[in-house]
Amino acid sequence: MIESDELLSIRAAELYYEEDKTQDEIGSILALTRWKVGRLLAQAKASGFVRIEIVHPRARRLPVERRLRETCGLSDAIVVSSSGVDDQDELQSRTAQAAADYLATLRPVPRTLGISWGRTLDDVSRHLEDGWAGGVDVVQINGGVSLNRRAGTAASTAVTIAQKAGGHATLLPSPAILERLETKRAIESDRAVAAVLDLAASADAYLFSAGAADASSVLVDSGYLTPDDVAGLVRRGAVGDVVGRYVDASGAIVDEGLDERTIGLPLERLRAAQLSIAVIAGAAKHAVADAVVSSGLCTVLVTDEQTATHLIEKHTNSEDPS
Amino acid sequence: MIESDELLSIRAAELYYEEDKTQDEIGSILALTRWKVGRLLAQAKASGFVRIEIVHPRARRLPVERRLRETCGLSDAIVVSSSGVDDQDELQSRTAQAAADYLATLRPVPRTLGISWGRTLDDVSRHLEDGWAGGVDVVQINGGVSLNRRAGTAASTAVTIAQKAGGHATLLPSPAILERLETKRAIESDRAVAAVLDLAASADAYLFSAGAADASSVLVDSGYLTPDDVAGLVRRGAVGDVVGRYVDASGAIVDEGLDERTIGLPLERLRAAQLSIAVIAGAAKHAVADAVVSSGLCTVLVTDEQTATHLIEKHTNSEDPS
DNA sequence: GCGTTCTTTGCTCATATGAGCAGGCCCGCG
DNA sequence: CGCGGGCCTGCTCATATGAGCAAAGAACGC
Repeated sequence: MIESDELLSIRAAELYYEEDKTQDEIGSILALTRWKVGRLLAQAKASGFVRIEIVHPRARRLPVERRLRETCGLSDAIVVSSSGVDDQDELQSRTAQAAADYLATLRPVPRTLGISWGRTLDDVSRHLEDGWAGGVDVVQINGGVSLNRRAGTAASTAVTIAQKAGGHATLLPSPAILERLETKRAIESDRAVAAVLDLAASADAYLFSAGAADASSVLVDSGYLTPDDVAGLVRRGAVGDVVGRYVDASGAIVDEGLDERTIGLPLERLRAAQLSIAVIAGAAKHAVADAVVSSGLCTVLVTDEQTATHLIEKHTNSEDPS
Repeated sequence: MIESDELLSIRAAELYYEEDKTQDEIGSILALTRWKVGRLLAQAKASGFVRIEIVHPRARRLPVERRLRETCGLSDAIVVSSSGVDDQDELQSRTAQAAADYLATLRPVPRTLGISWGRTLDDVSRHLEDGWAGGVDVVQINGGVSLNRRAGTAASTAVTIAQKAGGHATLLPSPAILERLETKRAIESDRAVAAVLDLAASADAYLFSAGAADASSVLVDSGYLTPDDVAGLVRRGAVGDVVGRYVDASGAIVDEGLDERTIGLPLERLRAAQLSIAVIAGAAKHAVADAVVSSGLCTVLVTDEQTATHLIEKHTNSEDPS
């Protein structure tokens, strides 16, 4: 573009967007035909001189969603705007809200929804509106928190989601991780537990989050693991946990021994699911988000703008190393 | 606005502005009539959810200019965008550029232009394009720098502006401030000097900047004043200097004795001018800018967005103390 | 200097959009 | 229970805008 044209296009854009003039009026002000003005305006937009941003806590970033779907091969992506949000809690809350919105508008409505638990999922459950669906049954897909927390964060998440959808919740009556493999096998073969696991495996859709691999993990908080355990896992490449199982950057299980003592849906089932929705937000979870997406653990990702951008960059660079 | 409508207007805005959908298409996506979509879009704009910004070094802020004109009673105002610019030099340069643009498009073209000198004015002179006008004579309106600087910053500013306009420059062959009143009177009555001062007083238009009242002043730099002198002036209320004369917040001369030893156009002449253009940018000059504008020293102000906002706030608060 | 090719310009026409209005709905009030 | 009054909806119509095209102009090679 010629320098003088660039300047003109800026003047035109000012008059058009800030002063609400018509292209015709701008034409007479700048001594141009209105078609020229139209073209200058188109140039200004194309060159990125005109920035249009939607500022709202519930705003999404549709173009980013599209790129995320394309670069990461997701069947759907929801990206919440995080412009001007520096607070990670706020980010988490917005993302949870978006996940709730997504669930509510999901068609066809799943009959059975398998869910994990954690801070994010709880947040989602609280953001759902009463009557968000008509009769969705909810089943837990991994062992619950019960050791030292106020009993039932996990349970209440599941129950809330089910209640608000007019369905009922099936809880997984088991710890998340057992200390001994034999105990795990025993519990797993218990009829009540096995029935829930079967139900979980047959769910139409899954909704889960992921935790960062650090001492802030809910598994540490709940007493299943010590900070040292987590540090050890990190040394072996862990980037975070998905439904209680620690994975590395490629989405592979980090510690087979630990994994075998973990009760819940195997990651393979998640990878084979028609519809599995991951809700992951925050700078601390960029690495897990990448692992989840790259290894096909989810078909739908709900996340924040920065995480999305991070994923897109990573995936475009690795696929097209120019 | 109803909550659900607010959310819908956000969704509509996303589809309209980010996805370039037509209102009709959005209607079928959101199950609304296209008129409803139009109204939602209008609401979104009115509520400020849609932020449109023009991002370019030479972008101006027309709505701010209008408010500045109105609240400060200026006949014209030029406000350059300073979004994302933290560097004061960059700000200064952009403002100077805008001043140069303004001069170049000024109609009617002044036959004689009175100018001051300083970093800002020099910047303006360098941004002017060759042939920006056909035959404008330039005359200095205050005494020049000559003591310790590379001779002729002031002179070169005037000469450059004149040359580029195909006119010629008249320099004021005198120091800015004299040490003794008698010397000042003697110089002033010298025929050569008096002639220049007369020419300056009869100029059609003036272009000047202002300096902040601190040790960085060009008057200090040139050796006319010591940092201590300036500190003393500040104690007596000085906010900055205009064509070499220190003024307080109300635009009044701070030190009559000093003022009488200062050679150049009296501020009254500036106040009475048909057209006097002040070019003032940067956070350090907010106070002087306010003094210049409030006391009617300029009819046109060229400045940056932050300074403009500062002035508008000040003037709306003082006029309408709600 | 001349023809060729590519770009830019000003246009026509189809489409998208906003203003303004009539009818219907909901609310409160008598 | 019936009756205004205000608000929202969906419309018509005028206007603003963008696509596509032919002609003018500029740049280039020969």
